[in-house]
Amino acid sequence: MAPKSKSGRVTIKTVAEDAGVSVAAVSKVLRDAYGVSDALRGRVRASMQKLGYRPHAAARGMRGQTYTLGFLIPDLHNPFFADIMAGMNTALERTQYQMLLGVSDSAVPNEKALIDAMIDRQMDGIIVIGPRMPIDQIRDFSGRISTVLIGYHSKEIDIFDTVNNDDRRGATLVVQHLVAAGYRRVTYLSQSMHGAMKEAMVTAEREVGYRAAMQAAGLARHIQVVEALQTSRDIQAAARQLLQSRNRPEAIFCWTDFIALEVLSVARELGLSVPGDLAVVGYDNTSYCDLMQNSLTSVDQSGQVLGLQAARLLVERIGGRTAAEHFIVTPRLVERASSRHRPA
Amino acid sequence: MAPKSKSGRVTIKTVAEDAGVSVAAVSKVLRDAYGVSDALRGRVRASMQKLGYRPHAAARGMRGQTYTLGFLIPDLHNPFFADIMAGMNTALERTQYQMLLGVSDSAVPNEKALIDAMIDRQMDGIIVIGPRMPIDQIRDFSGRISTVLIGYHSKEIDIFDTVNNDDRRGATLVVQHLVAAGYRRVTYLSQSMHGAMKEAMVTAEREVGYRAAMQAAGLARHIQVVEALQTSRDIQAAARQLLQSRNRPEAIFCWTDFIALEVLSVARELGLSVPGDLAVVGYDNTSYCDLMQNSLTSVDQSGQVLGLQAARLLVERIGGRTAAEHFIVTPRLVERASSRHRPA
DNA sequence: GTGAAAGCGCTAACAC
DNA sequence: GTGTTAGCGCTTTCAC
Repeated sequence: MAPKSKSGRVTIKTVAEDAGVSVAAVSKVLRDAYGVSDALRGRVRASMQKLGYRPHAAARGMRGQTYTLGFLIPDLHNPFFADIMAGMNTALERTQYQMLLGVSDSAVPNEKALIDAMIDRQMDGIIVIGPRMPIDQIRDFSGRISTVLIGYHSKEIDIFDTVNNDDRRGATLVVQHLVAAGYRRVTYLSQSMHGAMKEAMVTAEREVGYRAAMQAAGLARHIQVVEALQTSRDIQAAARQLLQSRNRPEAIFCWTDFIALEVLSVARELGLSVPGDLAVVGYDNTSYCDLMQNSLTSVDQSGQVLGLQAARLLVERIGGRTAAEHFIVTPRLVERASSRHRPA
Repeated sequence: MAPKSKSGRVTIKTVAEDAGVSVAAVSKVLRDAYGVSDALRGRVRASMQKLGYRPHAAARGMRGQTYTLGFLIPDLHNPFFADIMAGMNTALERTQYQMLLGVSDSAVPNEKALIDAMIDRQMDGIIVIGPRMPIDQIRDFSGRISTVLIGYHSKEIDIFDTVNNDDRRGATLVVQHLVAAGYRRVTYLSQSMHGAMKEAMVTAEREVGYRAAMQAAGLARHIQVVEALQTSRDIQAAARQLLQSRNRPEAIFCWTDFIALEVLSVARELGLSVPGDLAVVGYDNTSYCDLMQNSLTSVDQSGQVLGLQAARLLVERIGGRTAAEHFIVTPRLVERASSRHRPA
């Protein structure tokens, strides 16, 4: 066996010596680059195997790619992100890319810090779910790193790709379903943004769809939008206030499933029956909707498809595509007990 | 303003020129290293600010630290990891470290690949939750990167730290509580390991505690351990089989909360009342336990504390500590409706 | 207290 | 098809 370099680390130099070739040859094999004979490739591969060679990502990052992709999510609570990630993994399965996650806790400063961290680490590209930072900051970083955004509606800027479901359509489906089931006073429970950008976000799009559908159903006078922070405390407080108000809503449409679960909890706490006294609908159709104790009607936006497409677009963009692409999934309503037809 | 290097990137060289000092001086300021005058430090800091300098992580990784920590979790479904992460963030708040996550999907090959990826990227240290790989592989990687394990009981090997709750004690609390509430046939629903290492894992420890407590309560003849894969399908199938069996358990102790939620669902589907016909207890006391529709009794192991301690230990270890430390939290039972006293 | 210079492991342009 | 070599941005001796 060839001697390791003095540091003890197996580098491409060690491999080159062992295989009796140049470092350039090894580098080419490593990158599946053009211009190496099968014989040489074979010898190099064998040496790598034998020596247990592992490419040093930092060194690669100094000149070329790091084969690392960043995935930035708002939190670790929402199981919807697991669906998205499953889709991304499918797309990346047979590639060299590794996916590393950042969790921003829905805070703009953390979002910024993590994106900077990913850029500093020379990641090849990033996928960001529902960014909250202002558009000019998004423009700034997507000029510096290949970017795909999920859950962000903005086609004006052509330096990043987007992957979305049709959130307006999803909200419309919800309202139409509730109206058909006999509900009139439908309230939309959204997320309070706390000084962050609201435009382009899924919650805003859903609100647009909700308002339009209520209008179209002749229920404009019942339009009501309530916002709450994401913590259990805040959501429950908002729900409690709504459900104890004089003109209590007949149905609550929650911007995402786990908010709806909190509403179900408060309804039960107040002795309200669902859907007898109150219908509840969520969004994302996460696995919790199916549990009998929830039986939550929800909008399915195919998280796996979103993730798969996002990863595909990112790899394409890293590969050199510069024209922006915008992928849209058509949402689908999944009816469950929480919004069954209203008893007369 | 000093000219940027030809590439356009602001490097320590740019900063050095702007501040009229050497690159070595800048590097020292960057690392808060010993041997720089306040005046020089001030000038360098000002230039960094002015030029918007950001250290290039890959380049740092070639020689020194990357200021990146890895956090490996089994999945994105279990909200318990969010608690742990919150604790870690608290510990890392005022440091330069950035935390990046890997998700192994509970599969040993993914676990291996992600740990390798983290090592290749010269991360300064990693925290791994409930590793499933064989102990010799754990020993191998923890020799190459500072390591803290959460949810892994092994003190024999002294090259990594561990952070745990007392899982045997937690399981004992559950059994004692159920027995006191009038339940006798208590079944433990664990996780099937699919050829992976079971020893040292929390599920195994809880099983030990469960068996011992049942024995101590004189209920050895009712000891029953059932294992299921982590998918909703498999869990529900296992639960259905259990609850339809001739000698149906009076109580099911689930190794983690979200398994318990599935059991609650199946119980309801089969028309069993909880806790009338069946008591259910979980573990981790995640936020879902509190929802009225679940009202799930669970064991609280203070995820935030676990995360905080893990991060603290990791930073210490990176700082040079070599003696292993093992931190243990005492678990606490949180009683809710799912296990109230058994009706006579 | 400060700076010059030698690498760290790899990629890519270029020469052969 | 293969090898030589000049960096990439930073850290770290070692002079001064």
